[in-house]
Amino acid sequence: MEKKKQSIGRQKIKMAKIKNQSHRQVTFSKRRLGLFQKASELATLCGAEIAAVVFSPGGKAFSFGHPDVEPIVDRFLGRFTTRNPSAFKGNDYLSSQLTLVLDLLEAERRCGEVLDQSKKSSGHRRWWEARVDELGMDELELLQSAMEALKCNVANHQAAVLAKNMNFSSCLGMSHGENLIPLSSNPVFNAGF
Amino acid sequence: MEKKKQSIGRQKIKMAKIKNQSHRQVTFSKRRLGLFQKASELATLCGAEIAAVVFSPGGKAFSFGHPDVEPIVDRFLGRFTTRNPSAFKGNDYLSSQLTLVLDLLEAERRCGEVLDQSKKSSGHRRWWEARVDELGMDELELLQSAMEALKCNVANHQAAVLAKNMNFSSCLGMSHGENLIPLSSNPVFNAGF
DNA sequence: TTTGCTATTTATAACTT
DNA sequence: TAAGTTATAAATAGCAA
Repeated sequence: MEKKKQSIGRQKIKMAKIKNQSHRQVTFSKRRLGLFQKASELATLCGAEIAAVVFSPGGKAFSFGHPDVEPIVDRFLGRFTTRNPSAFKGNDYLSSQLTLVLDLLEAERRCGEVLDQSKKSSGHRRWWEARVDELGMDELELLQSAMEALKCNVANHQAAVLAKNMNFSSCLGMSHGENLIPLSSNPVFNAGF
Repeated sequence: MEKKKQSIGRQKIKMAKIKNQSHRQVTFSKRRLGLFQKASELATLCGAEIAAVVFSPGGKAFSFGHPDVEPIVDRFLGRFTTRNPSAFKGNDYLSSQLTLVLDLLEAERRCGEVLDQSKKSSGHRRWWEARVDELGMDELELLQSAMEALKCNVANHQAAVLAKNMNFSSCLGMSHGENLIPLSSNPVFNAGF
């Protein structure tokens, strides 16, 4: 004796943008939660640090972070990191230049890990690829922020260099987050190049 | 007639850190890929913008971004945005900093592309990946030369920048202003220069 | 809109190569 | 040690309230 199905169950769907808006909204909510749950499990099971940021098509922001979004993305982007800021003593030119290059190389290293396929195929142009004369004041201020962060980074690296007499071990490894210090609490931020 | 099972199949596991290291490593790899796949599907199905950053317990970084990690997390963190665009017009210092950052980012981008090609297959360590304390005078001078070249580049760009009036529309795709965070909450800006 | 319910698809734990 | 297999666990599409 056959029981009538109460549901047709999950169906396979095409991997393309869902056209029906309400359907898309429901799927967005459910899958967003699912994504964050997966992220949480990965963090728990493997002891990983994970940050995830999602913007809905309408521009609403959602995030997951274990333990927190900001330090993870800062670390990934190479911003606001330092190893021994209080040891800063001077501004030896070569050291600062060296550390600046090290920053570039560090940034390079993290770029190599990016997986996204979509940028390969699209003609998308990143903001920093714009010509300077196309930038507006918003972007200039943006760049200024980046510059300040970079300056901080350089100063911090410089501190490490000087403190260890050109014998520091972890500028490129950056294997653990225990030395990361927020920019706002960094006493050497105002040091010049 | 019963067929002998070839596998016991997937088993339920306790949601806690996996103790066996090799098992944990396998799980990390598989679930990391699964997470990025979920993120990719969410982006495709719903037109969402998603950034995910994962650090393994060993400190290795992985990321997924659609379309790119950096603009998404910057937008989320409220960095690089402002409602007061008039403050720095014609500022020579700002212009020079701007061009320096552009150069840094350009160099970073170029390096990232190079890294992509070769890092998978070889365990070869490039000279700039060496620890600083392993570098000899030759390498240090090389770094110095690279810096000098960079400086020269910056100076050239600067001339072009100063000759222009900054006038443009947003290059950042910041079309959803409701998520922007006021500049005053940005530690970078509060640090001054 | 969010929540709950199946039936089905998808992810993946344990194993194998 | 990474990649493939299989059976079971988990996620979720389509409905319904």
